[in-house]
Amino acid sequence: MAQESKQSKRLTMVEIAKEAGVSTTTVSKVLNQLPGVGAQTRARIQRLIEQNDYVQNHAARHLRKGQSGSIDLVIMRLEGGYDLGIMHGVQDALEESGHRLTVFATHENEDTERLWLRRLLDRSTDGVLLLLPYERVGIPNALMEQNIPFVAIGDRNEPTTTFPTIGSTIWLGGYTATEHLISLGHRRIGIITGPLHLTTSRARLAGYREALERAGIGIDPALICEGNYLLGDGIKQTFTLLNQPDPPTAIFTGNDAQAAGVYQALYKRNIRIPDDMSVIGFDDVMYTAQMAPPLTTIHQPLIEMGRMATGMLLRLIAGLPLDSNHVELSTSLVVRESCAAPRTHPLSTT
Amino acid sequence: MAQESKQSKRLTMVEIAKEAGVSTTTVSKVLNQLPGVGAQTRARIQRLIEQNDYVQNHAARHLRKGQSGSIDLVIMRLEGGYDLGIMHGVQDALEESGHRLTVFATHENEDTERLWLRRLLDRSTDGVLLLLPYERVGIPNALMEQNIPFVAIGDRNEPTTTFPTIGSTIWLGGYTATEHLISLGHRRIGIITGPLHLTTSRARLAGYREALERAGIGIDPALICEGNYLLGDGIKQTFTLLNQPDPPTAIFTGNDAQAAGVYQALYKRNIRIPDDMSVIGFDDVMYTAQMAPPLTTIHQPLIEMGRMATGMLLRLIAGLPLDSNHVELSTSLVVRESCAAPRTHPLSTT
DNA sequence: CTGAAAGCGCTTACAG
DNA sequence: CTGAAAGCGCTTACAG
Repeated sequence: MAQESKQSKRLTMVEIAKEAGVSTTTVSKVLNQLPGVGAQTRARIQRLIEQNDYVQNHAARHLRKGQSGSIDLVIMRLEGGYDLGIMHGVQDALEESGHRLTVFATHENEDTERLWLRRLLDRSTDGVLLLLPYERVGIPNALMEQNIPFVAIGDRNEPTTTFPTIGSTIWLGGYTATEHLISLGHRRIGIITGPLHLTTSRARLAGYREALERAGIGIDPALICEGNYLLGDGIKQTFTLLNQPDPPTAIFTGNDAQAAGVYQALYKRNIRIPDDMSVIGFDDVMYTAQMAPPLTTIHQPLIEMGRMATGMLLRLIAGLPLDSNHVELSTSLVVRESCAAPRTHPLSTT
Repeated sequence: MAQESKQSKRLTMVEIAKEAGVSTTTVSKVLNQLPGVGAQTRARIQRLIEQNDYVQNHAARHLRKGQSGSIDLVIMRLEGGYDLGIMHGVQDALEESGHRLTVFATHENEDTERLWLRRLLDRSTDGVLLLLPYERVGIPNALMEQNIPFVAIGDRNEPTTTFPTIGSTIWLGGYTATEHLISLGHRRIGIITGPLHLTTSRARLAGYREALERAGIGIDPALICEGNYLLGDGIKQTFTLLNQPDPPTAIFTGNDAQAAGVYQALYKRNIRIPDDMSVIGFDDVMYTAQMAPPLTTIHQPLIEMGRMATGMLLRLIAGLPLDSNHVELSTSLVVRESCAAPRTHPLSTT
């Protein structure tokens, strides 16, 4: 009973105003830290606000100001890899700005995407962060048409400057990974790429080629296998590589999932990492440090990318210009325990 | 130029009404599928709506109806394990209801939590899903006081019936895991638990004990190690177990992260899984299938839990009663490749 | 079947 | 420094 009455009742601004003996105009001013209120009045109102735990009604503000204070993050699905790092960064950046984050997963379903697109028109979002690798149902075009600020995260297949994008130095990553292996003494380096119709997959391969060429190592087409960024491809192509007359002493994979596949294939054959085979991945997704042994990989600055993308979006929402329509953050090598000098004894395949 | 004019202009409801030569009342009725509109009128308005891609302004509806159409998911941090599965389920359930999902990460920071709590008062969320293992800054109490519908996901330390919660059959999971190992022929089974001051950690241990007792196997305190649900604990306690005069032939861990630690420790000592040591985890987090070899583990129905929690919350928001204030979904065994019959030869520790 | 009007809770010129 | 009043874009009794 006494309990019941303790339940704080939501007050409105008019009630606060009445209580304080002023107009809502004045209350509004102190809430929004606007000038034009006497110090005493301000203090009195301030106290009342705190006492009652008063917070402005969001819908009313939103309606009046035309800003919802929240942004959308659109992804294909939650996978715990790339997406997770980005979300981290976005959350970080948003914490300061006070915006809310609405997460929407399309599941690669065109109907779902269209639904989301339609809902976007209700003005409940101030801007959107696109984490979709492909151009799906013309989302960027639709957003531009509707004048909704957005920035696309992750490297796109088609390099574009029509809208703001943020990526990382993929080519350099491919180069760095290969270079690392070469510096360890490897000469026969296998690569399991992503789908080669994607620009970003080709960029890794190009970096690989460049490193080999610079080191004066010939490129053996037999060492280049194509995958689809899936664990299963890592397994399958490892066996392809292993079954060759002169197998590689190291394998570089287009992403970490494929590296996990390599691990599984090697484990089956009882080939030790890094003693008998070096493995290097790409992305530096959360679980890479959990692998046995921990994976050496190319780090994509996912958190920073998410943070920067958010920063860009916030500028766009505020009507400010961008320094550049496309920015690339630097990839880097993360040395853990999956690479070593090549074995000196021949591979004894079980 | 012609391009420019193609940019569709946002219309308001009054404009649609004017265009159709009717009142906003009528337009509103067709938009909300309410009766009381002539078939012809309805059709005409319908067409206009579609032609103009008209969508009701969210803020205005929200203000008027007192419902924001979005719910909050509060988590400590995005980790790609437990949280991810839950989010999947929540997204699923929300897709049907049309609610939006706002994700908020507290980072275990009390200030951030209080900030969120305060923001909750602006009525921009219809309800909240709590994915916090501990009672932090009295969040449940605050929510109850504010009359904000919520349901807590995941097993709590203190069993509670004061507010809606959803969990899974932890004890049964501990029992099932141990039973599986026993059925494979293991007699000396090590366990690396979570912090034993947590009810849920003790539940796993109790299940382990029950299975052993039922099988008539004595309980050896030396085989029970306490961890903190971290990978590092898995590594450390594996060595503890391994260094004993009579080491176990199988290890059961309180969660999958600790299992990953076990993998790393065993890999260092060159002990093969499952040939020389069986390992079984708990949770069935996304990456367990990626481990080498894929981890046999106890599955927590994370997706279903997220889905059901959302369903419960939606009922609460709608003012409907719950069938039960606490529900537990069933854990189950997922057999992959990390368990086998115990080795017959002695362990040759490298 | 249809519409005029009030009102949700704020913010913002504008006037004093 | 302070306030009266309009208005953001809808929905909902209520009347016709």
